[in-house]
Amino acid sequence: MNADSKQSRREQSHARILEAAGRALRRQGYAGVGVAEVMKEAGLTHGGFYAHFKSRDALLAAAIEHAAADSAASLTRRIATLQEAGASPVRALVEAYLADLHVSRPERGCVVAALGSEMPRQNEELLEVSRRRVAALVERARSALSADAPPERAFLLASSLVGALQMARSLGTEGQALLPATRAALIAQYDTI
Amino acid sequence: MNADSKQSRREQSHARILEAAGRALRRQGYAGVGVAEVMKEAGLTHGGFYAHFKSRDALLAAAIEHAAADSAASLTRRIATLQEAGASPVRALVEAYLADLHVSRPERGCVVAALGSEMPRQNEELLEVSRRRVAALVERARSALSADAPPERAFLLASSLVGALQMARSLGTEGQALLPATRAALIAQYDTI
DNA sequence: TGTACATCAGTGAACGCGCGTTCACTGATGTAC
DNA sequence: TGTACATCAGTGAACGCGCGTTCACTGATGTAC
Repeated sequence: MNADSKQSRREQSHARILEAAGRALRRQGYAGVGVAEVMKEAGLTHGGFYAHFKSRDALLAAAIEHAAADSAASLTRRIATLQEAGASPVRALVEAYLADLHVSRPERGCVVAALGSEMPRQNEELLEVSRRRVAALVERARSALSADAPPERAFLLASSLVGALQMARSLGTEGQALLPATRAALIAQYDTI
Repeated sequence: MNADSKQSRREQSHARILEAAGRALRRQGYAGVGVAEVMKEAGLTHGGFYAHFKSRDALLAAAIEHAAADSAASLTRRIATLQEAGASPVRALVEAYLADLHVSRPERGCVVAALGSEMPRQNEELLEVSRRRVAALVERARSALSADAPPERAFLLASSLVGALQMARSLGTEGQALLPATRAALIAQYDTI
């Protein structure tokens, strides 16, 4: 037993596999998560995979949860920083979510934006996980709006964020150029001064 | 030469292959377009595929264009009908795009919504085709807005439509339930009465 | 009009490759005495 | 403290399967005379 770390060797490997899968998932989509590739990036060989997960599908489900927790945490941090600097909840959410870095680095970003169009095609297990991630994003939008805002307003704000991020990524540099004005317009639409 | 049809047998086969690929693409994504499966659905065997397309990638590019033309045409028809019934351009666009049928039948619907999160990951050839489809959708949004609307407003309206459609599809029946209020809210946001 | 030949579209077997999965084995770590 | 053994995490070869691609061949359609 190694005293300097509370995680066993096995737990550390497990965590590295999940990390690698979470990044691959957001960068390359469901089909981009290959057992051999993920294990290699975790510094292991592919044979040992099944000591950690029952199947590739089980990895995918766990990777979505892991990636979502990762991106939610960094989004929360960024929003807190912006709010401390005086931004309104809506402004903080919009500027954090539609940040330039978020466009160019999907592997660290929102799972819903990275997988949105593929989600409805997955099997029931993955679909259930995906539904919860979409609901969590809508809930985050709701919490940025004023308390009396109707639910469809939160749904629409979340939709705008996801759609704008995807379209900006597809358009490339031309999409990036549209972002500042897009953020301003979104904030104007949803911020009740 | 068959006088009752202006299309040769070869051209008819080609059209059926494109049709099948366009549906598969929107229902199952890029990875869901398999040569054998598409040929089978076109009533042919897989070996003949390469007499029609240089490669699977070439089929994908052509299928995106074909599917986009198909969905654009039906959207245009639906919008015209709604406008003839008295709807404003924005209302017609929103109600046509976020129609219940569009949520439940992706294989006939918008390519950008069906492939949005997968687009940025494709090779340069497919990326170029995708960019044009995104730009066309933004242009359609722009044409529904008043002439002096700034470009980011069209981009945002398109983003909202794409994001809302994807999220409604992921959420299932719960997402469908949100649609009427979502349409109304979007129309209120973008219609300058 | 009829016959012989050329062209064209499609068939189906086969190949190579990548990928998920299995499994016998190895080397390291921890435990018993 | 040292030795013998058990357990644990990971290795790497192998298997089966699906898929994109190739290719020799077939049957139908069109053309030459």
